[in-house]
Amino acid sequence: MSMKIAILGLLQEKDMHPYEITLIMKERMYDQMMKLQMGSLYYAVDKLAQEEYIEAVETIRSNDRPDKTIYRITGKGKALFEQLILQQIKKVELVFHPLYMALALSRYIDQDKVEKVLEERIREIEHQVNYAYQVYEEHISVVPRSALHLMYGRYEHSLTELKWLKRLYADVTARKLNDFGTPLSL
Amino acid sequence: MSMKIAILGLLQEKDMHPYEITLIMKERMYDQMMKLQMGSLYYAVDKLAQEEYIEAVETIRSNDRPDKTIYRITGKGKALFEQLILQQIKKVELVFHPLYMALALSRYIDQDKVEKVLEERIREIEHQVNYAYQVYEEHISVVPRSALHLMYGRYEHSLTELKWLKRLYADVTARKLNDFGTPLSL
DNA sequence: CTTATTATATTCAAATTTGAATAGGGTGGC
DNA sequence: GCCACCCTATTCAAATTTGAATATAATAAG
Repeated sequence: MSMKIAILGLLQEKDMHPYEITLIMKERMYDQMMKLQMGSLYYAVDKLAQEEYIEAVETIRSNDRPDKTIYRITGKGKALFEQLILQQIKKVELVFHPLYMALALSRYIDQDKVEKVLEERIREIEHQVNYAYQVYEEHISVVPRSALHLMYGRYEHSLTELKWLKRLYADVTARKLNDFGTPLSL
Repeated sequence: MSMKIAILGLLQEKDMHPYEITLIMKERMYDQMMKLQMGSLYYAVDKLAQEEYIEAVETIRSNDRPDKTIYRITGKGKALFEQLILQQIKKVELVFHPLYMALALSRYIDQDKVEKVLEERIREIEHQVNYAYQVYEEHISVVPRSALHLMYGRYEHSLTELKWLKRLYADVTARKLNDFGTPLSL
């Protein structure tokens, strides 16, 4: 879904070939917010082309590079784009990473080991938090506000996660994960 | 991955058939933290059985119900479980929902429409935030702390999202998503 | 009393994602 | 000057996920 939205969005700026789309997505750090896999991108492009949301404009042949097929968005494609965006905003999805599941079930295994990897993980997230904030600051005068929101959101979410992990870590070291009846210390 | 972790975790409590696993997952609200699809569950069970991380204990036949195959975790399976948990804690994945991508690209479409669906969405998330807090409070004396952390984490994450959406909404109403050069008002 | 929904348990085809293979040219380091 | 890795651009098989179909009984709703 995000893949289709990204493709249709970028093709509204200019006609492109799939590989070029990936380059721009990386440039704008879309790859930080969604899974960008070449296979899926080409699949989505084919799908969109089949149903005429986009169409091939020309194919550039070259003897030392693979052919490039340049696509353009159609009127039908623009309509789909709007529909997908609105639909995506409406739809309430529960997004929770696998990490949360893993930690919920970690009480079945050796707590010393959990403690150790959790420490490493916390250190990593601390870096992520700092990095995300830095990215935000550095882009203030460089990108439109829509992109700024994205960057600041990234920062806030990692901060939330960090706080959560630290609280959990305190309970792991105290071997309290299996305790009952007391509220968390917040 | 989460699917496998959940299966191996639950089979450590007792031998079960796949359908029973889904019931327990719902009871414990694991289905709020991961995607629980029957097809994927059965696929994962088959996969684990093929590689001998779990094994069939018995098959209960009945003439008015489909056969049930009850599985048990093996020693190899317990080792895998520990490994998967630790691996999952270590692995840093960027998890960002499609909503963020959609909103980042929403500047290409009619802002009146975006404004409208965004309002609805904000109202929904407000409910989610309240609900999540309530779930946390009501479970304080009912579940182990590992589960409490999960519930409080859910609350904090939705709160973070709500704040983010409200900030974005302010920019949408002010038609500022395409502006450059000024930091967000935080 | 009849119709609709929910619970039981699993299977399957179709859609999608993943991860690697391809293959030649450029670039940086030692 | 050579080796290793990165860039360009796409394709493909294999793994996985999705969503619906199956079939019957029990419960609920009207």
